[in-house]
Amino acid sequence: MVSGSDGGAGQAARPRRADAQRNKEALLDAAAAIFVRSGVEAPVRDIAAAAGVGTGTIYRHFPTRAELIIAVYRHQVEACAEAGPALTASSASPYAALGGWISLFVDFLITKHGLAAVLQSDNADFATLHSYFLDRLVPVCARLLDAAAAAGEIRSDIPPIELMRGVGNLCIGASGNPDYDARRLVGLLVAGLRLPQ
Amino acid sequence: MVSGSDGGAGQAARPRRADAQRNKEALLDAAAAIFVRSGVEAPVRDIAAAAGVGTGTIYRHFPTRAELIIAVYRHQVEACAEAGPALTASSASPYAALGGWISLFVDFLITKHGLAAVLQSDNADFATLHSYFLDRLVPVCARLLDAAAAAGEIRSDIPPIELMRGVGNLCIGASGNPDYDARRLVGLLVAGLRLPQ
DNA sequence: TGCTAAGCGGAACAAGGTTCCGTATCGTTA
DNA sequence: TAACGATACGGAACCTTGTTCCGCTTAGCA
Repeated sequence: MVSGSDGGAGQAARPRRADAQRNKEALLDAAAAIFVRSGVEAPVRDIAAAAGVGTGTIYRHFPTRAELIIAVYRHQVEACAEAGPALTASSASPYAALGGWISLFVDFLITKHGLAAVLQSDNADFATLHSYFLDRLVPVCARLLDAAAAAGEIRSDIPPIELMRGVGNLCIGASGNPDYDARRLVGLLVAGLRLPQ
Repeated sequence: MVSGSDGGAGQAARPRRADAQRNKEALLDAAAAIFVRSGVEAPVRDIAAAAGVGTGTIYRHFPTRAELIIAVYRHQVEACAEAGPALTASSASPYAALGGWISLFVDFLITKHGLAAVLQSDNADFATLHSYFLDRLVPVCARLLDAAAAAGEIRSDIPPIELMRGVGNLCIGASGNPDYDARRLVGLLVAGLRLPQ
């Protein structure tokens, strides 16, 4: 659930004052709404204005833009991570589980306008965002990859982190672009993993 | 030297004054050097300083940062475009020609720190850069793709532009990153194109 | 040797992220 | 319930980066 907004592993402590807690939630709500409308690159000032707070308030709750983005998508990243083992259990084969999970990840990325781009940016400001995604999801991917490799369905020489970054990269610029179907390209990539029977 | 420096298709006219021409060349040389050292995202001011000119001078010769980048890489993009037909003639099969050409393109991109990222950015400022690359290279790619599809070696449902963008995306963040081998991933993608014999 | 269009430099502007600090407010305590 | 100190707030100010503007300089021609 993560409902209480935090309490998770490396998350900042809940504010002591009720108004601060309210502002934090207003900020998360406003940011989520604006990210949908304008993408994750929306200016901090716009988010602050939508939440009815000053820019300083954003920075007290979220030390950088990247942390705000992480907080907004934390639930969904968690859900994606948790779907890994579930898919292993419910799929016909390890390869099918891998494909299903990657498809989930792709759906997540391409519905978040601009997220994929910011994720791969080598801009130091987004290092936190980058590592959060990777730390949480790479191990899940690694398990799926290992299982499929162990079953002899795919090559075993692709590092999980490389596959994740590749998939992430393929999702860049996919939102609402009629002549770029990221799903299809990721499909190609995953097909390329297969070993000949 | 950047020799003739222009005279190409849609290029701006050569300046009337000798000093202007010298500045333009100094700018191209300085930009090339800085792009190697700091990547294509280097600030305009740094490039101007390195060339020993004011920022205004950059903008007279290159209306935007993107046009400067285009000018710096024009030769290499041309060379890449021209390699397409050559590979078709010299390769064992259409599929081999396609693979060889894409490999050339990937080498070009990953040796240009940050170019791939800026290429795919949906930032309107780089639309010119984006379209220059696409206009010049997509037709070349299309021919290679068509030939391989006609020979029955690969699927025929992937639009050339999509493949190009996919390959470009996979090259993002590849420069000097030890745990991301873009060449390998592009190899996977191209392998995914194959039809079973 | 002048004249003038072409070209130059860099200050100024816009936009975006982040920091700072005086002020307002919460929540506790007397 | 009134006062007080810690907590939080707002938004002006700062920094960086792309781009524009404009008064001054100079190449090239007559």
